[in-house]
Amino acid sequence: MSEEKSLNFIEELIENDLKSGKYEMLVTRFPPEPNGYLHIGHAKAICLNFGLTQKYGGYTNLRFDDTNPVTEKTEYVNSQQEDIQWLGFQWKNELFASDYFGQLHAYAVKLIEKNLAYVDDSTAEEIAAQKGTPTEPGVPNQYRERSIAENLDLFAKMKNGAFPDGACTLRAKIDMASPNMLMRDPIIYRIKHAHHHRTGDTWCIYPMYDFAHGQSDSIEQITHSICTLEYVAHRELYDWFIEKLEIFPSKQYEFARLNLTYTVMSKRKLLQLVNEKLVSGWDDPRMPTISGLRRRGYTPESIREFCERIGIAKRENLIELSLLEFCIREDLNKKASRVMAVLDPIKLVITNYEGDGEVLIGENNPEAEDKGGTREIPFGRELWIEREDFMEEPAKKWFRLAPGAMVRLKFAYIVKCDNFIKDEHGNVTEVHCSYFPESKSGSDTSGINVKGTIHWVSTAHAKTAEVRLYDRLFTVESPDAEEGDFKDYLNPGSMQVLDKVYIEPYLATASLENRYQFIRKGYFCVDKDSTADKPIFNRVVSLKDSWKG
RNA sequence: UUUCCUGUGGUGCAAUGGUAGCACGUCUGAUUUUGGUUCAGAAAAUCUUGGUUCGAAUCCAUGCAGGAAAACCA
Repeated sequence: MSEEKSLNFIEELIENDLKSGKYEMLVTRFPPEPNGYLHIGHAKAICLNFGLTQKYGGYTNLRFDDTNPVTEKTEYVNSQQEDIQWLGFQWKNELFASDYFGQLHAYAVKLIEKNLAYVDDSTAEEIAAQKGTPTEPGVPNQYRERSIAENLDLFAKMKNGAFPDGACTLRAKIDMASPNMLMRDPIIYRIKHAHHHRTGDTWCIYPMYDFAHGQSDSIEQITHSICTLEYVAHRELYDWFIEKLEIFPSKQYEFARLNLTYTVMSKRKLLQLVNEKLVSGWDDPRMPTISGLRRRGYTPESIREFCERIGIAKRENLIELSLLEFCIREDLNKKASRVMAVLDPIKLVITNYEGDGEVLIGENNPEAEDKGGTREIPFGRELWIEREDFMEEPAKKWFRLAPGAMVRLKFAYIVKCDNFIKDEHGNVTEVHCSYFPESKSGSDTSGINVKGTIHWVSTAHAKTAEVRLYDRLFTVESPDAEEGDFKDYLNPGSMQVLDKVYIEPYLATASLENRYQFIRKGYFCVDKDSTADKPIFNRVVSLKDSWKG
């Protein structure tokens, strides 16, 4: 409790604001645009906004920033809600910027009446040309001096559908020479004869982000409007509208967005991967989307822990994927049952084994407090073992099977390799061993010590499954920073499908949401593509492997 | 060559004028019926140059580096 964890800069601001009595309660919001699926970068913002109000008291609204009807869909609204709740957060009010279209329109009229906005008939190209550049001031045009009455009339006509798309815009009258280009008379309303996912055809003019976001915050009395660094330059405008409109002074604060190695984070690029079928969909287990991570087998706890560990600051950052992997391993190590599956099988025959119907007992998770219970594992004379657990000519420090070498079969007996068989291609197909009856797991009186333990599945009892192994989506740490098209750097080996994997019978009961550790192979979960006769497992993440062969 | 933001181990985050710390990663070693887990340890950083100060990662100045800013996108 008293463990003083250092505060990030936003927490410091908040503590000061609360202490000084500036606000009595914290109100934040998470404001996605419903034009794509949420990703791990959004998770950072979600954890921040909801986490802050959980910590300091107050609440967080979910507000969809739906001011551009042409890109927004209800499908995205639904997926975004599901993802936020799956992460473990609940919003106080569910709101839409489109709820405020009437109010926003009134604000625009108010600005016109204060001679702080005007209707501009220029084309997009003309406006861009007049805007200047970062190093040269912009120049005003003739429309800037229209009368208030004329502007009111024109704006009403815009609203009433008298003009086609692009005919004119409403602009704030600020300063065409401002060093901040966003202050050079920004467009605040544009004409779009488009169907809106919520307001339908009620409107044909829609407010721009800058004329909707801050005012929406203000209407909701958001105290701390937290966004990413690309909005720093917008803050001046944000404050200007609130001041001129004389409304509740919400304040904007910016933090650095998350970048993760070996992936891309922009919605545009993720959409491209989906549209061009380079991945199976928004929830492809290789995607950094929340739905992708969920399908991959990540837990909400592990993602929240990750967001906690990466911290909040204002510098550009590139987080190593290994940290995300650490977080899910840490979580699953405590939760996942240890089971056996053989991914790349060869046969092991115990030549001196005469047993019949022997059943062994496996402890499900020695790392869990209650050990996770136990289960029965059928044993037999013939087993499937991993191809890579046998070496014809063992490397130095090799702990596993090799001619003459001994190894423990997990939960079972110690065996010694006596012989092996190869096919015509020189591939090992069978390993022949003898076992030591007195070496049975749990009641070993053999006195034999072995360094290696390997997993196995009885050939007579094995079920088959498909296993999908995933690797990083891109071959380079920062696809965005590379020359050329980011898609040139897709990892062709990012998914490997193993269609005949042998699993122990216990796993036949696995259901969606279940996560397992396949002993020595990694953590796996059941994929939604599974059918009654063919379970499909996704590899969430491999185990750490310190073997350097 | 304008304005704004940012510079701390490989990576991320701390230290708020007083011993540069934590985590991931890397490397040792111990333990281990998972080459997992756990445990012990190691290497590794304040962008430059000045200044203020008894004392600077922190304050000031300069330079340098990176990022952002010119969608009727958000």
